[in-house]
Amino acid sequence: MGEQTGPGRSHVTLRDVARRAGVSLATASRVLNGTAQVRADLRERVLAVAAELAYAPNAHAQALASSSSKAIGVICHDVSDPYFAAISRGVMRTAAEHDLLVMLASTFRDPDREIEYIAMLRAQRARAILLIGSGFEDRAWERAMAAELDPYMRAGGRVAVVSRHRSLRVDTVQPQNREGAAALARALLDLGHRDFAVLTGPRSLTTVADRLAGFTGALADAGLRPRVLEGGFTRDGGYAAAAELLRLDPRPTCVFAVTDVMAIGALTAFRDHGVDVPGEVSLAGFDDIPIVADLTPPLTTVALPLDEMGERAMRLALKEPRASRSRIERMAGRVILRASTAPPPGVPAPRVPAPRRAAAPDGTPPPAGSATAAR
Amino acid sequence: MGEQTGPGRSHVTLRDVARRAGVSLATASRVLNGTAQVRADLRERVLAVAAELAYAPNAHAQALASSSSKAIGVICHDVSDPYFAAISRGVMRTAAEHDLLVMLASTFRDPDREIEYIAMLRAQRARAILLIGSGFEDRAWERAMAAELDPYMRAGGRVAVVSRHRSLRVDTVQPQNREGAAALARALLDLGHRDFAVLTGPRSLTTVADRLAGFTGALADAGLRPRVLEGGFTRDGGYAAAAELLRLDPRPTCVFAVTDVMAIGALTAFRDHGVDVPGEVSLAGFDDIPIVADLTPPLTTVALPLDEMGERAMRLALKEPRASRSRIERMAGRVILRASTAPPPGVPAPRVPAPRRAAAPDGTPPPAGSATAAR
DNA sequence: CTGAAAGCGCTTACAG
DNA sequence: CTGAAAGCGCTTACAG
Repeated sequence: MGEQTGPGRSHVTLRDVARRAGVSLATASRVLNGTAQVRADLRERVLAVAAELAYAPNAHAQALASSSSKAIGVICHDVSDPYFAAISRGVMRTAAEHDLLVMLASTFRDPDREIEYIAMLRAQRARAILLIGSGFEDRAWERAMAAELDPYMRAGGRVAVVSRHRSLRVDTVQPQNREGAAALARALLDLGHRDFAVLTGPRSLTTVADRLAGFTGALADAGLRPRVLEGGFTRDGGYAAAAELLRLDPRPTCVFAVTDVMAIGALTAFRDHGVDVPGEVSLAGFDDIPIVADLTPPLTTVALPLDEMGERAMRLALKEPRASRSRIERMAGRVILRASTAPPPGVPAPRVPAPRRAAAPDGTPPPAGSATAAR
Repeated sequence: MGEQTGPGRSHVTLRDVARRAGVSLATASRVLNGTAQVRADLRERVLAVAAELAYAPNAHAQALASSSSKAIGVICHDVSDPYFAAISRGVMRTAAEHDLLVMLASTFRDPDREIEYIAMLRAQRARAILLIGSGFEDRAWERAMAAELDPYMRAGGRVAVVSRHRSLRVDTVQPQNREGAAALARALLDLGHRDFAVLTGPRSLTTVADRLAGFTGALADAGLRPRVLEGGFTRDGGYAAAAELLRLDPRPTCVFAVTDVMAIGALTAFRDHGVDVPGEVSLAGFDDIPIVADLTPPLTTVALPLDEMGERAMRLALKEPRASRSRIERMAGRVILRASTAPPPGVPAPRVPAPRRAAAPDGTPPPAGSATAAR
């Protein structure tokens, strides 16, 4: 502004405001930031001029001068994945409460891009970086991650992760995947199933590995072993794996897809192939993303408090770091039996089972009267 | 760094790198940015030192010195809304192609928060701001928006909107809501329906108003008038409106929910009340968010190229602005008939209708052999 | 090709 | 309470 510059490009600066208000830069700054007491008349004048000129402070200059930033970074695999979308809701809300701006990036599961984004966020001096979603079991990648994250943290940057590889020594919100999957397996055993299949994603994803291990572990306790079909970690992956499963002989009576998103694909595959759920095959997922209650049949799943997980991760990242070691918040899953699971063909509905251990993996009792089983 | 500072907080600066490499600041800068030719040995040295020190440039300093930024801002109502999620996918992909960082904010439909975010993005000197989702018909709000947006654009900031109020004179990606809804109405009339209801959100949202107008307009051409039920612009709003609708006597044979998200709620309401879709009532939505093909029954809807809309908005914002006036890209909707709609009870399935105008509103022919009707 | 220096737009001790 | 000045960490003409 100042000298009425040419076409666009020009910004009103603090200096413009100060000059026009007849005060020093320092005073103008103090008024606009409420940093210190300023005589009322000067205050008014500065405020009026700032409004008149539609002054917008330059956040870069502020960040540089004060070495602080209002931005936090969030890295996920895909914004449009409903699992992430639900978590991000909690993140966004909490960020807003703290007057923070969120920089959000989708990696589309490209490890290089992930590292690139971290570098960008580091350059932006983001106050915190949140990594959401399962990491890889990959040495080279771990090293590269550490090479970005370590200097960032050393310089005061905060990092928190949701459902991530444990190799990262950072504050973590960790769903109890093993326990949740095991509880689900037991609930399905209680329904009378004995022949299981699991639809998994790549086992190099820790989430996949943990859920698979929990499920098969609980089955092993009953002397059973599921057939395992691996597919892409997406809706289409679930569809494809389910279609393949239909060629098995004999068909399993119960299918566990390691995520709801995969289960959605599986459900549609079954429908497209005329397979009745749960009449011919029972189907269960994991996560309880909002949409699954609207499917027909509604999906049995292990509910995770997704919104809250996002909120907690954000809060962890905003809290003072613990000097010595990283914090970890474990989030229990809760088995929710819906209409997509039923006793296997030919088996009568179970009598109301004697309550054995009516508690979630973390010991929390299930809400009374809800359609949930938690053991 | 430099003098081995205390615990954290310290960043490696360009000066550290230059010093250690025995070159000037300018040379170090040139090497790291590839701005100019630098003697090979110096180049190597700078690069090696930068890597060794894990140097990360300060993006704020860069932005300040070069007055440019790699960040763009995106404002939506709710990241976790699948409609927005689908659009944002295109945005994120395109941003990544251009090596841009996306700052994403959810307003949760709070006008004040929207304006606040724009101010923040303006302060960040975001290269562009994208507004995604229907705006309000509200004078005061329009003025406040303009007060932020105008100075931003005058200073060279770019703005593009998706499906927004026309009062904003900015580049726009605009779905043809009217035409799409009208085409849908005609397709449903062709099925034999004569008694319609519309489930709408608040009519102050332009998207709602346009779709409602298009639908009722086409019905009026057939001498019909739908009953209109207003609810929240959400899944739960759709559920509630549908539940209310069930009390109507006689019940309509066909229901149009102005968005898929509302239609999802309606579908579940019908299921919960034991109403067969499409046996007793046909149901259609608008948008074709990915999940609706996985519902049972799959939802008839008007498909919008959501991903592409996000991409186009991003591209518009990145292109040189047109001197005189704003650009507008109209996106045609395509009617997709799925199993959630059928002839009304008692009416036989229509003979294969003579093709009348087998074209989408924009004149594009529907893909051959697809299960779509487009007129 | 390389370097010294000015400048980007703020904040914040430091004096008054 | 107010102002002059240094400094945040870069980029980029301008000389050499």
